[in-house]
Amino acid sequence: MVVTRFAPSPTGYLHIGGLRTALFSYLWAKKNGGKFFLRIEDTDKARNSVEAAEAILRAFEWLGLEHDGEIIYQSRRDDIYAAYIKQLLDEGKAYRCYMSKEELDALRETQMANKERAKYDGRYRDFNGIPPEGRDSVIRIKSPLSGEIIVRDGVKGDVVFRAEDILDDFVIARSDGSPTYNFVVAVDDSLMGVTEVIRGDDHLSNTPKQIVVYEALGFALPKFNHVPMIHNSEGKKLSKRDGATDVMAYKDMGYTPEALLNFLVRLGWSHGDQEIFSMDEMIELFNPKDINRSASIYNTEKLDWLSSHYIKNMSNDKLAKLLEFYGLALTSHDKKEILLDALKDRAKTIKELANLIGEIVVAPENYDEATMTKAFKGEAVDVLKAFMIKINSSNELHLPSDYHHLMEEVVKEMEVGFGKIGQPLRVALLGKLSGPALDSVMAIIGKDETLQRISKALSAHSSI
RNA sequence: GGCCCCGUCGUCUAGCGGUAAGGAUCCAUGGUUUUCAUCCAUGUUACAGGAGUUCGAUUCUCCUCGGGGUCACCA
Repeated sequence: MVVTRFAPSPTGYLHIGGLRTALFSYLWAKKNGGKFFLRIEDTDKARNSVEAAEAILRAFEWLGLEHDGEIIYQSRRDDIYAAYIKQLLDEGKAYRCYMSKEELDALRETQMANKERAKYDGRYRDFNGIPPEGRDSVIRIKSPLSGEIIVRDGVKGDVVFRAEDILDDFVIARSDGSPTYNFVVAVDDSLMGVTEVIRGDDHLSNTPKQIVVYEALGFALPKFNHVPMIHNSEGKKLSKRDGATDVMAYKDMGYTPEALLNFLVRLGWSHGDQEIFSMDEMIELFNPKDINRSASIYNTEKLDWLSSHYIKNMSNDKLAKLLEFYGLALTSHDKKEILLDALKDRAKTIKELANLIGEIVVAPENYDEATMTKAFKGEAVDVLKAFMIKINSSNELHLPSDYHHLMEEVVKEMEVGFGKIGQPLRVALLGKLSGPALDSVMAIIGKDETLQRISKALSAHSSI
């Protein structure tokens, strides 16, 4: 069975990069009928917060990415880690190191001065004397001093590291006894039965250390897939300072989960020329072997396009539901269909859609003089007056087509082009020179409101 | 700096020794539309550079250059 996981540290909100690796992990598990687990890496008591953990969970909920099983919190697993550390100690695969912070710093300084790589010199590796008085100790793991560590990566291929270049006996337990990252990751991934690790390639150089832990503990290695970073426009790793990287900010901006997920799945992954993927298709088609090797630059142009695509093709019922987030109660509104049909092609986001609705429903406060002058040329006033008479004498006005017929009649009778009524009418109804189809607008606001707006515009025009 | 990864249109990408280097987005132009948007059509723009290997390289190898990541008692 394929088991994947997403393992964020709760130091802040869920951001775009994290979400993408989570999505990849989720898709791969689902595709294989496997499990997708969530693990909260909260071993750093100083930097973690429960609020951050909750925010991450809320984001998953919004996006509809469901994890399997119970969420694992590393902070509650101290006993487990302690047992494995003891095991390594007992087996002689790890040891206590009594080096002080100052000694370590001094060592590093001399190494740097000699242009050597800063690394622990192993001075306590085979120590079995009497520990220095009153000195705290950390626990270090015995790493191979020579040879190669090969990371067999599904994305990058085999990556070879020389032990002497990158390894030393790194700390697996701090002086307060708490275990460190590279240790707990290996232990947890193994205990959780994770078969495929999908994570950012900023972890690639950590992987040899984790492999050391796996091997010391006799655990089988999972398959690694290191996904390239998402860069900002400066070409640097996307960070929380880059603005708008909080996943939930996209909800506030009016993007839908399907648009965001579709956008992210195509960042660093592709399936031929296909751009639009439903969740089912993503699950069907995703495979880590198709992940790109190179980093991509984060740019939301395509997100906007996807977002408008999804809005255009969404049912009015669903749109009405999403609009509730912006305080609009349309679900059982009698003009819902006309309204949304008229506007769904025009909005990039749900928020924009909400604004567009507002622009129709709320009558223009006042009329801009320049706009009015531009629209009210020639016989505009007469045409509008004739149109008002038409409306007044019509009783069954409900659909856009009802109003459309009226407009046609007027231009025919007055012997003018359609533009002669369109421009002034649009300004009268909406207060501006562009906007949705007028017949729809009138059907939405109704006969009385239509007449009111036209006469208001007419009197505003006469006082210019 | 050591180690590692990466390098196709501005951006997201297809390509897996022989292609007029394809798609999408963006931008521009034209058409449709009473307007704007949508939609449709058309167009501009790319293999970082240099050596090899080969009959033939965007594709394979090496070097250079460029970019990124990582080097903790953070995760």
